[in-house]
Amino acid sequence: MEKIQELQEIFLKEGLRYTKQRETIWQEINSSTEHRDAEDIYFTLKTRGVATSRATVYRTIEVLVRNNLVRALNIGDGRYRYENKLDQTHHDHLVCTECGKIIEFLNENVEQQQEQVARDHGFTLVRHIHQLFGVCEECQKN
Amino acid sequence: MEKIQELQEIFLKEGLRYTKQRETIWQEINSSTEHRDAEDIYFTLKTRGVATSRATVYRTIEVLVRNNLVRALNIGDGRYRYENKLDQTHHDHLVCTECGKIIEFLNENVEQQQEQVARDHGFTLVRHIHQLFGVCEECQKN
DNA sequence: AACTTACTTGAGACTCAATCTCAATTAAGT
DNA sequence: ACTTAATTGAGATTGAGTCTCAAGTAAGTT
Repeated sequence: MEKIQELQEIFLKEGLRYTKQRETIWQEINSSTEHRDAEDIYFTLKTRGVATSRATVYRTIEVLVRNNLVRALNIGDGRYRYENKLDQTHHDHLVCTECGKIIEFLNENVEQQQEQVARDHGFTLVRHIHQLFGVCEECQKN
Repeated sequence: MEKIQELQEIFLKEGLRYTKQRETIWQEINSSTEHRDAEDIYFTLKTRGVATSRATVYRTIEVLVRNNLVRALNIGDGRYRYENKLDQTHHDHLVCTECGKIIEFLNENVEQQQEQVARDHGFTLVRHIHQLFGVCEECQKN
C-alpha cells in the first residue's frame, strides 16, 4: 500500500520516528469507515495483542489529525470520534439522536453559503462544523 | 419583568420548586449577551455574594436549556458556553480561532438546505450545530 | 557490531469540566 | 407552626484527555 509511504514521509517531515505503534494506530483507524473514539481504538489494539497505551494513541492521533490523515469529529457528547480520510471527499454529518447512527452528507449549496457568511463578516474561513441531529427512519418507527 | 413569570411557570410545570438560586442563575445568564461558561457564571455569582455551588449552577442550567430559556454552545474546546434566548431569533456562530470572538449569523438558505438533507435521508430534524471557524479582520492584520 | 544519543513508549499520576452523594436546609402545602 | 419532600452545597467521584519520567528503542556514528 503506497499510503504507508505517505505516512512515513509525514513522520519524516515532522522530525518524528517511524514506529510500529504509530503505524498500527494509523492502520486501525483506516481499517473501517466507522467513527470510533480513542478508547475504542486503544482497546481494539490491546485485544489484538498490540502493545500500546492511551498516551501513545492520543499522541499519534494528534499527529495524524494535524497532517490531515484523520479527521476528528466532535458530536457534542464529550468524546471525539475519528474517521479516516481515505476517500478524500469532504462531508458533514447527520446523527441519529436515538441510535447514534452517523450518516455523511455533502451539500454544495451550504458549502458556498458558508464562504459567503465568512466573507460578509471579514473572516477568512479555516474550517467548519456542521452537524444535523434528528431521528432516523428506523428509530421513528419505534 | 414578566419574563420571570414564564420562569416560574416552567419550574411549576416541571414540578420543581422556585428558589432564589434558580432565579439568580437565570438572571445572571440574562444579564449579558456574552457566551459564558458555567465556571464563569458560578464565580460571578460568588463574587456578587450570592450563595451557590457548581452543582446548583449545572443543575439549573440543565433545566433552563431543556426548557429553551438558555442555549448551550459547544465550540469544541471542552466546555459549554451559554447564551440567553431573550432575543428569540435563531442563529449560528462564526468563531475567530485567534481571539475567540463569537459572531452570530443566520442564513435562511442554509436553514432550508438542512431540512432538505434530513428529508433526503429519512430523518426528522431535531436540531443542528453549525459553526464556522476562521480568522477575523483584526486578527488577520496581526 | 557495538556505541551513542535523542526520541518514543507506557504505567500511572494528574487535570479539568461536569456529575454525584448525602446530610443539612428550605419551599410550600396542611 | 408543622410536616414533608425537594433543594442546596461541600466535597467526592467520574471520565476523557494530558503529563511525567524511567525504561526501551530507532537510527546515526565509529
